[in-house]
Amino acid sequence: MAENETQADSRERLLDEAEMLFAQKGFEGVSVREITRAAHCNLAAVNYYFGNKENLYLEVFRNRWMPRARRIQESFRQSLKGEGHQSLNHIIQCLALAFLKGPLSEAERKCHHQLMAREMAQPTAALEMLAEQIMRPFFRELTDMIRPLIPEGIQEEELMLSAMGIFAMILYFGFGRVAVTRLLGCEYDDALRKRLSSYIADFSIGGLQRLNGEIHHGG
Amino acid sequence: MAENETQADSRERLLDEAEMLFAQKGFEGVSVREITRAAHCNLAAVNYYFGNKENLYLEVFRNRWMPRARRIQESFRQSLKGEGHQSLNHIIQCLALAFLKGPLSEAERKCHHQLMAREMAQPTAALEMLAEQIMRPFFRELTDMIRPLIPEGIQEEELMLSAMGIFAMILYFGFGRVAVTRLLGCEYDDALRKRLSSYIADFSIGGLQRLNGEIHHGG
DNA sequence: GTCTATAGCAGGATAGAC
DNA sequence: GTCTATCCTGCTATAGAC
Repeated sequence: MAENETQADSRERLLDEAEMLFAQKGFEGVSVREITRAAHCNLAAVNYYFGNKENLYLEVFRNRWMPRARRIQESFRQSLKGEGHQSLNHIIQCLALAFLKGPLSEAERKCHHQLMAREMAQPTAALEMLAEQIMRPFFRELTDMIRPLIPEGIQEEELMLSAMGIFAMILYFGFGRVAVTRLLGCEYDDALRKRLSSYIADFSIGGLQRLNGEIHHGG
Repeated sequence: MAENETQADSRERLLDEAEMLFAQKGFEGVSVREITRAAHCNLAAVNYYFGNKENLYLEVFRNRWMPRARRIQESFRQSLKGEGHQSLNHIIQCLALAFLKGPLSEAERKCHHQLMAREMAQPTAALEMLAEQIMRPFFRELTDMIRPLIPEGIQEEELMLSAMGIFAMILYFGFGRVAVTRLLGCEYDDALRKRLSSYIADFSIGGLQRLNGEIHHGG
């Protein structure tokens, strides 16, 4: 495989650099020139490997974003197993921590969240793909996990909204960090992340309780 | 003033069209040519009135976005006065409704939220201005309003986070509507907005309760 | 698979007539 | 205040040598 090293590397480097640049500046804000320069390969490489710029963008989501999303989900599942019982509190804190801290480096997480934020603000074909292959299955998994922990009377829509509301806070505190730190007036470090996670968990549990009387939760 | 009509109109039309286009496609995604074409004025008009494209973007926030944000806030305050007592439930529902429905047309609100979403994803000098002149004062007003309705023991940071968490849901359900409708599988109409508002209020109140024991709330 | 060269076009900005 | 004409730069995409 050594003789193919440079081939594979160019394609991978393009994906790496493209993802970071798309995250920082958006699709329109980055030029193919800038990407190829950052990836230390020729201008023509994008067209050679991906056909055009748009397709490179999609491949970034397919080959980088989605696998990383799966890693985050997997880290969430693993951290759940840590404790024997699965209380609502435990689930939501694990969820928040997986997304705010998780298995990613600081730079990787920032990149990941920014791409998502951009797609939320201006959906492209990429969001369609994410909704289908990542978001919807994970929401299903999450609501299935929560359902036995709350009273039977709760509406499915309320449950779905709750999951989304929890996510709203996680995403907001995750990628709206500029606004968060500016308003709180403090650094966005691990200590803050921990406080945010436990805050989100507490807040969410209260919300879930309120929706339909008392619930049974451990922790 | 009749003889100045066309002068004033061009500038105003530019701001109107620029805002819509920036909201739809982002700063980089729109050309000055496109804006001037939409505003039915000459290509050179942007440079004449605003110096350059970037400054037009800032003026959109100063002359369109910020006044509208103040109108939303004002409509929130007005709707609060409707009832004699100000319960937490009432406050939060009014807040959510002001942002999800409020005094704006459907198109105006969508435009407003999208610009905000873009600034959150990729902050520019505009966000600095909004944080200082709109967000921070309003958050202060809001926390001052909520503080007397909850126990004294609560931390100021928790209170701030609560206000932000409530906003997170409102903004998420407001401008993440594509994701919302896709996941819920229903239309984003007035009925859904009403359900979302009352859901957000219930959820938030539960969250606030949970943070520090029981609270006194009406409604 | 990599690179140079370039076609072909669209972008922001401005000068200067009216 | 409005408009035309134009400069110059940068873009995507491709053809074709190596």
